[in-house]
Amino acid sequence: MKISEAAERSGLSIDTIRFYEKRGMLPEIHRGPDGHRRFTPYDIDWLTLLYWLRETGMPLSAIHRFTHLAKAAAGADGDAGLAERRQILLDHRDVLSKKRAMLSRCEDVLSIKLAQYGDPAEENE
Amino acid sequence: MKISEAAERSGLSIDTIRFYEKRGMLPEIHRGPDGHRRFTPYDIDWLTLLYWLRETGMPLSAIHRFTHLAKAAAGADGDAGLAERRQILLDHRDVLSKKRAMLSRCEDVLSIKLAQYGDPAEENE
DNA sequence: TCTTGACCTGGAGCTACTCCAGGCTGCTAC
DNA sequence: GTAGCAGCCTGGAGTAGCTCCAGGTCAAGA
Repeated sequence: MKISEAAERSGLSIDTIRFYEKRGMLPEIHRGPDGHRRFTPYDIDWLTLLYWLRETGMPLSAIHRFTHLAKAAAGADGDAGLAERRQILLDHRDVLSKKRAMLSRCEDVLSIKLAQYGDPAEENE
Repeated sequence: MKISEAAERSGLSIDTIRFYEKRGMLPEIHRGPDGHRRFTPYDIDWLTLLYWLRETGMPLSAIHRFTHLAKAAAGADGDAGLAERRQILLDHRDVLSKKRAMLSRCEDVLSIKLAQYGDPAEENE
């Protein structure tokens, strides 16, 4: 499929997909005879994962490392770097729970501020 | 107190505090006879709120608007813009719950990926 | 044939920091 | 008193991660 559909399905913007490709953060994206990118379901899967990782704050450097490992694994030795890839995802899961704690704390701070402002919604509590 | 302590207490970095001041996103910060910034507890309170708002993704433009309203209110009409400031915070609370949903969804995606990788931690489930 | 729309590229612009050079001040140590 | 050092100051450059834009190609439809 073409880039517009890939964008729609993955959640990334067209520009972002092109940007990630430039940075070598995608598997090799093949081109049609017209020179346009053609995305396979596998590519979409990859883009979708990147979407979630980025959306929740994984830095591009980590994503780059992750992609690099996956590309290497696609070669001869299928298991090379698998442990590291897994670790990257596990680490990110920890980041998520920290983020969750931040959100809760911020909600508390907002409630306090809103109460100071005499927020009607807070007065029922 | 001085900027290093303000940074420590608010969670913002020294550079970020200076940056926010340049952008007019802080109440007026007074200077000591040495020309160094002196922060009051009120200032710290403000910085801390900004820390949480930024940490959870409020854009500087919104924070700028918020500060602007607060500064205007510090003048004659204490209630001017209060409703709008409240609304900014309420809107941000909605953003937080959307972010929370994103985190959950990402956790799901990670679990699926980890299971695909044959993650030991997932195999108990 | 002409227009429209989707794609292409390289590069500029933007947000929100972060870091750095160069300089002043105030304190301790000799 | 003066040398060294820490902490502050400023303006400006550098960075991450997009986002937008100009200028160009190509295929399909009116």
